Amino acid sequence: MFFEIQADNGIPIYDQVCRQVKFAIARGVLASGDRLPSVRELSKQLLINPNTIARSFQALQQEGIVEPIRGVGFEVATGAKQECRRQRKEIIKDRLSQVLTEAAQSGLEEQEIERLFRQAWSSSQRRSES
Amino acid sequence: MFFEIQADNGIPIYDQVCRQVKFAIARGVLASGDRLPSVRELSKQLLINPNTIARSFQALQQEGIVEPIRGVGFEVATGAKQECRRQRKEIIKDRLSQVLTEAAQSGLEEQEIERLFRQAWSSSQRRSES
Amino acid sequence: MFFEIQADNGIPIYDQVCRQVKFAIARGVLASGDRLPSVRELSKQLLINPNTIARSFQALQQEGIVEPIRGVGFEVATGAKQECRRQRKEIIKDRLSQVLTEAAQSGLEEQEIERLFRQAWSSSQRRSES
Amino acid sequence: MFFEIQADNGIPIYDQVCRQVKFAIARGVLASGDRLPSVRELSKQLLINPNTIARSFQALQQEGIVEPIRGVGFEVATGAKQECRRQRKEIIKDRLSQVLTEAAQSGLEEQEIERLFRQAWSSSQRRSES
DNA sequence: GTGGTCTAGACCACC
DNA sequence: GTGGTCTAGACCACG
Repeated sequence: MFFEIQADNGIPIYDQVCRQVKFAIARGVLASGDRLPSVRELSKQLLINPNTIARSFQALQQEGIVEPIRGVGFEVATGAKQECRRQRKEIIKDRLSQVLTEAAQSGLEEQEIERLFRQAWSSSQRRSES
Repeated sequence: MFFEIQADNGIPIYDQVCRQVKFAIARGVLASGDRLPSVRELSKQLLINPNTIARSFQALQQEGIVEPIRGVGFEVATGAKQECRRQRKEIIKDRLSQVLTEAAQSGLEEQEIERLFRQAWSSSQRRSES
Repeated sequence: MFFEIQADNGIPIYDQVCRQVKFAIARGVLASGDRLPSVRELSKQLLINPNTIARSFQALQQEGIVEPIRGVGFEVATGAKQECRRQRKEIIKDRLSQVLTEAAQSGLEEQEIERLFRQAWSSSQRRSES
Repeated sequence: MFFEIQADNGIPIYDQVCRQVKFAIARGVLASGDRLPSVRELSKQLLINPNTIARSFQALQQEGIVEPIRGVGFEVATGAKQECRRQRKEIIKDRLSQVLTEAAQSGLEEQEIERLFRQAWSSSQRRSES
């Protein structure tokens, strides 16, 4: 399982971790009952402070996406997949809406935005395939 | 001149104000030599603390986009339009790249992302026309 | 406004702070729109780390009891009083139920428990009056 | 012998086990010289990790309530009953005092607290009879 | 001044 | 080993 955190893109790290977990569940990489990587392990892997990871997991817990097991770790709650798929769509839609609103305000022509979209899409594809 | 600030989209307000000014210049709404609205006026209009607006203007000044006129206010610097058009493209491209990277990581299918793009685009068009 | 935190009674400090705020709202000491003491101020007053207070306030925020105002502080949300009165009853009921369940299991006679109850009640009254 | 553990009421599980043993001795269900259930058996019955049970028994041993019999298990020490009866009263009194202090702080009226007490008491009676 | 985020490191309860 | 809580102290955005 690979999470990727972008150092400073304006989105808090703990929030990015939450999203990455949700995405992993939505994609089926993590299924209900699966164990999440431990707080300490993930913090080592991502070079992030354990407290920050713990905060992410607690947020996920409050959303009912994961459940803590005493002395064991966190596991994916039942029914999490459906919720995560829903949220995934919501998240991406909101983000797209945000940036496109900005693009529209900027006065760039539709054609130009379309071109930038294609460009950005293919480059992000290349990046995620590597 | 109408700026629109998105309450809490992760981008600092002073930064959003900077962008909106640059966009206005890029679109030709503000031309070289034009006066910017006063800090006080803009803060009223956008319901933002005057300090935040002032900070935005200082940032723009440091970039050479606007120039302070003693006792009068700020006006658009000569040659600002070209610079703003360049930055506009850069800003939108970066933002698109960021969100599409996230979309690719999320595992959403290209088709679905395309659909969300169309949806978000038309809704943001509607919003900016109103 | 006076909050009282008991060093180690098994209930986490951040949870005690949440309860005290809810109780204050339930009692009408804090009304909708009132400002909460600032994180730093309260942390000084209670000799508790600011992060711990912040955690409490964020939890209250998620429950919709308080709302953060940028650069200003937290204020009591509208409709918080009703919710807090409800929760207050719930909290005390649960706590009583917990201890009485334990008392019942202990095999103490009802008479004796009643006696201990009276005793504890009057002493806690004395304490809270002082 | 039936112990009941409350999942997460803030009291550590090992502590709850200690109390339940003490209560059983106080009530005479376990008399001096009686064998305690084995760690393994009790852990199965209560669905608790054996280590946690073992820790409880060690604590009881240190208090002189039980004594280890090599190759056999633990048995109730002589004179344990008196000590347990004393502690039982102390424990319940402290717990009542704690919750009533909180109740007093909450601003609930005496009448209401009395009502909640009756309610909680009868429900806990019902539970322990079943 | 305010809250928001993050790091570092500690101790506890539990498996 | 696991998560849960807490402290200490830092920097940022905002008013």
